[in-house]
Amino acid sequence: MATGRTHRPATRSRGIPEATVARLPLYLRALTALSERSVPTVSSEELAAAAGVNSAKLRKDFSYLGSYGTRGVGYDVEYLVYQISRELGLTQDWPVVIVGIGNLGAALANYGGFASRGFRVAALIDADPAMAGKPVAGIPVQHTDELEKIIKDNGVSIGVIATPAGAAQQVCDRLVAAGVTSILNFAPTVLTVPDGVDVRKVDLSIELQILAFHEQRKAGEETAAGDGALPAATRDTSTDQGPDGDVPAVMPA
Amino acid sequence: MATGRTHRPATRSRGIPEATVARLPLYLRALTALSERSVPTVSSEELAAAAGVNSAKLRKDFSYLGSYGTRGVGYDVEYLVYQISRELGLTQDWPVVIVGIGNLGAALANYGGFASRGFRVAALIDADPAMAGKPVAGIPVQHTDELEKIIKDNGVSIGVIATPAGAAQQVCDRLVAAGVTSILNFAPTVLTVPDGVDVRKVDLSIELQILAFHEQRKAGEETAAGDGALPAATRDTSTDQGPDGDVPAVMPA
DNA sequence: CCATCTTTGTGCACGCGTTCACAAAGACAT
DNA sequence: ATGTCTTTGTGAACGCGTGCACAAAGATGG
Repeated sequence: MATGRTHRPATRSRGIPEATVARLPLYLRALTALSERSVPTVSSEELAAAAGVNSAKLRKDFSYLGSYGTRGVGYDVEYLVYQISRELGLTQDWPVVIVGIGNLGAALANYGGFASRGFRVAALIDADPAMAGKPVAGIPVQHTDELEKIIKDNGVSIGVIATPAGAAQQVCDRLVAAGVTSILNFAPTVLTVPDGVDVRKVDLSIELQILAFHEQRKAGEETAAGDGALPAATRDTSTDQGPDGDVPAVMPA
Repeated sequence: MATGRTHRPATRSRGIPEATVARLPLYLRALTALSERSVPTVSSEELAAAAGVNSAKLRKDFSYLGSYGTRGVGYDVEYLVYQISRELGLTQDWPVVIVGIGNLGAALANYGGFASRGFRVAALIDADPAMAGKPVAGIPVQHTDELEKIIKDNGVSIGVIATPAGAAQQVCDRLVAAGVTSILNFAPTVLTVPDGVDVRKVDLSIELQILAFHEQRKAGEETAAGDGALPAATRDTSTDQGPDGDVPAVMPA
């Protein structure tokens, strides 16, 4: 996972595989684009290309939803859009709160993709009293003290954490205690939550490090012939020149 | 990734499994925290807990790097920090460009996690001439026209795309043509790149939709007492009481 | 009504990742 | 030195996800 993964091992549900669920939004996006161009039907081959996946995989994914295609023709675009939306729960309205209105939180609040599908920013919450009342993306920021009340009054079940790492767990605990059962975490920390609560994390730094790994591998391949030779005999440990004094823990904000 | 995936199937390299690579940054973060507290050694059990994974998984992950532990004792924190950093390529400096300095781009530019490990923001690039010269996070924004020159002059191999979806592919093409071989994409689009270029995507909207799916499933479970009973016989599909208005236009067959 | 052609839906095999469980390795005390 | 105790490193089994390849379904044309 670009994305990280914090799932319970496996749900007993006779439902859709997790890997498939993760791709449905991709299909939905491609289908929506087709719908806007008034394309009536699409083949698995075409749609797969648009979504950047394998056509066999796409067909198998759709087979978990039911037999919604017509052999010799393809899939009805409008119908599929509806079916996938329904499966993902996007036919209902999901009020969402964003906690931590720093640079990132503001960017999220302004993000158009939120409102476009089922998601509605119910409130923006920040711990800084100076922020209170200040409008961001047209929504006034509220103080953390109001958190529990906001969650309950609006029936919020999805929370987005964009606070510094140090505050994340505490915010998380309060969100969960107030009734939130799904959390999208942007803070670079491992969140601990009770069973029944889903956490997904988005971690900039991790994604970059993964890219760096591959980048290094590419560079190593073309230049050096053999570097895999020297293991780690010399324990030159702490003497490394790494970015020593780097205090992590601080997020945008 | 959060996680998107656009990898080539498998690298022939005798190297580390992709799943393991994705966890190394997690271990590194936990280890860095321990290092700052001057903890000398740590057991697989403790470290696994801190990183939010299974201890067996962690040991297997480390076994791909070599035998860096001491039985009966655990792992030397400083030593592991160095080994993982080296494996991830973080002992060298990675110049990075961010393209698209809107809300999100600015948030990324201000993100502390960038500089803290090996990554250095070499330039901020935006298509809006009005932005040119304006400093963001202490770095003056440069115009898109300069893109190729910036990439080459700084030897940039990692690019971050934070533009609107419509511009992403075009920017991507230019980055790749100029020599970038790793891309972190925040735009909600599928990017097409030549072989040898790595793309990771971070997609807000997708993460939320996945959460919504699970959220819906939870809600469905608690209301309908016995759902485990009825398999899929009565696929209450289109006939359900969903948001009435948007009934699919066409029912296939 | 029959033949042909397109495209879906899926059985099957394969490979990767996860987890269990345990032998081997080393620390430490006696 | 010997025994005990802790913790690693890994062999093996299992389950999930992926991709191939093809039969079945339906459209289309004669």
